[in-house]
Amino acid sequence: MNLKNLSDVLGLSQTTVSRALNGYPEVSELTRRRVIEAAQRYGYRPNPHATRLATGRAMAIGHVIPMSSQNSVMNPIFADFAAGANETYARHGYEMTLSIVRDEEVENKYRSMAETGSVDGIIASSPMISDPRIEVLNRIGLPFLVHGRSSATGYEYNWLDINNFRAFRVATEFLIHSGHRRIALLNGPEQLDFAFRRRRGYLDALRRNGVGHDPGLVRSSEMTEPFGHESVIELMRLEEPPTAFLTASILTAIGARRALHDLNILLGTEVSLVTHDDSLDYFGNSGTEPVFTSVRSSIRAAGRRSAQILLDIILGQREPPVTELWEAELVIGKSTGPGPHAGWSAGTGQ
Amino acid sequence: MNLKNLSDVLGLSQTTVSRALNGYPEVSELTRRRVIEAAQRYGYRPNPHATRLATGRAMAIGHVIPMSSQNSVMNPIFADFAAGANETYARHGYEMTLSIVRDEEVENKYRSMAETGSVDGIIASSPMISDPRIEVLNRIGLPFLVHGRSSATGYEYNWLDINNFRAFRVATEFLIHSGHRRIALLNGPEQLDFAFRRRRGYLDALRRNGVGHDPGLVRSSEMTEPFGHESVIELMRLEEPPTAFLTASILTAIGARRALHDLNILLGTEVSLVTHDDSLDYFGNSGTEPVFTSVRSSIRAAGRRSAQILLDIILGQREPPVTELWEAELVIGKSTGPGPHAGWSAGTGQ
DNA sequence: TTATTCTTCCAAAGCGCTTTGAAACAATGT
DNA sequence: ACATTGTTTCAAAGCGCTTTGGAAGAATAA
Repeated sequence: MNLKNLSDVLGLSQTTVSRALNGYPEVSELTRRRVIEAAQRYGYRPNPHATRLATGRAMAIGHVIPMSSQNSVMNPIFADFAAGANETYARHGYEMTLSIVRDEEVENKYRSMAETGSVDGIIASSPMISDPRIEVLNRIGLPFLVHGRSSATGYEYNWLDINNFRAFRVATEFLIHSGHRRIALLNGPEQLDFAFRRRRGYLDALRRNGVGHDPGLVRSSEMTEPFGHESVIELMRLEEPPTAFLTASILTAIGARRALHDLNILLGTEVSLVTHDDSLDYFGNSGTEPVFTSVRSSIRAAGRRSAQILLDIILGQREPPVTELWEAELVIGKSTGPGPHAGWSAGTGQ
Repeated sequence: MNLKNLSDVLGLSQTTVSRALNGYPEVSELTRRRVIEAAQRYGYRPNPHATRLATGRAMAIGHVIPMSSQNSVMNPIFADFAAGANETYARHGYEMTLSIVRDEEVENKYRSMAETGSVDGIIASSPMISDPRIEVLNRIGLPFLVHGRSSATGYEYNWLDINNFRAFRVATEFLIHSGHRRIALLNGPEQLDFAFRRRRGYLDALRRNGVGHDPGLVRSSEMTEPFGHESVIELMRLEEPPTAFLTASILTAIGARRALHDLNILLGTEVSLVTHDDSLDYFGNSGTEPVFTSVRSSIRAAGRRSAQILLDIILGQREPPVTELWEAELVIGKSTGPGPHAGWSAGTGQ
């Protein structure tokens, strides 16, 4: 059943039927009702390809996620982000096309999306400190939003990010105030902007509190479970091992926990750990007293909101650049406790 | 630059240009080369919406993943599966549209995808033992492939699945042969077909080996980390606690490990654990001696292959029904060791 | 030479929708 | 009565591609 059939059945022109269905005012309420009712009865569904061709709107948003050769550790993150975004799209009748593209081909993908008009907007994820993609997107002219920021980029663009600097400063200060001085940072890949900001937050906290910085305590890598494990094993072998760890992902935290277990070191007592937590529900780091003390921000909520902002821009309801900075929440769990210097700045006595 | 422009520039008809570009034989090699060269120089890209309207082909495959109210624990799994599928699609010029839909709306989504022709095929995931979706898909007439199977469905359909029955029988027998008799199963939700099969594999192994079945040792739930934790805590409180665990997911295994740690029980020595492993690389359960003993099968490879099969069917290169059953691989890691009855069936002495 | 078959190309119809510009009609004012 | 305005509907022209049914030209056969 297509428009022509339907209008024939109704004895109306395609124009009128189309307008009635799309809520245009120049159609009497009576005929509109007739049309809608008939459309329902005959199960009429407009052919989206025809609509797209006629309107030039794709009714789709492209998520292109770069897959580095180092492999897709970020998948679970992207997945939850996408799940959130999808909720928004569904509510607005948009579709989501997901492309997982090798780093070198991302730019091409953007180009072809723009030139063929296969999407109305693009969401880019986890930018690097200096990320050429943003310039490309800017030149292309498609509306886009970046999940995260790119520090070294001069352009203005739409982004939604969490305050990674603050989050890691807060986390670090929490550890310092708990009496820790040797704090290790197991960071994500530091060409990625968020990891870079996290390190700066960490360093800032050390400096502000007069805690010396030992570069040997900072490591950076894909945020896998094994990375957490190896790092802790190695760092605990130091002459002066850390008494606390900051990890960039719950996966890394889990690996760290495994290592501490292997070494027979009690987490939350002998050693403390604060992790960033994307609030992935299957890790279940919630409840009244979560397992890991964390700085937490829901990646799924970020997806929902990012999609909404982008749609608003596409529909002309907001003027770019739109930017939104979220604060992560410090949540005290069971993985932290007083450090060797407890009592100095806080008042726990000893 | 569209077809008309391009053909004007070349002094050829749209017909000829279109044919030259699409590899039809009724065009001389000389003109074909001219056309291709010009297309490249002017950066011509066909408008996909127009192509779709004209051909009726959507050049897209729909992945619709049901989101139960119980929340999307499966996300990381789907994500890796999708990543694999995407590799295949990209190679064939197809797009992937991802819809995350509430359970009740899945059927509608299928319907609308078929009626509007927005995709050429559908991939359905993690079916239940008796899953109405399969009948719906069958009636709809779109090519589809199920990742997993639905035991109680009479229809023939295309599927790719791993041999869950065998995998869990093998895993269970491995534990039995290692001297375990009290083996707990922390299964996924048992309305899901794969979970149901796993339980049967487990029961079959017990029966075959004359090991009594204690229903109190079997639990079933979303495969989260906390589920593993709680279950182990509770089960270890039994008068006669299990000496081994089978878990349906590495997440659950991680939770189990945490619980054992809390209880001060040594994993791999005092208690053994075998888990199913989807081979998600960020969990890093690989290497020479993986952390967890597991029955392993790459979910990403499954995604790649599933997409390939579906495309083959769509392109008429294979006749449905196509089915493919993969065997999972038993990989010995550090989470298992001899049980209290070691020496009975194997020959470890004592 | 004329008839016949390939080879190479084309004009035009069609895919199913939206949208422009205009017509038909009713309602209002003078 | 006629002009004017407002309301409701329509025919037809796109959107950019594919594909059908020829036609023109070249090559071969009689």
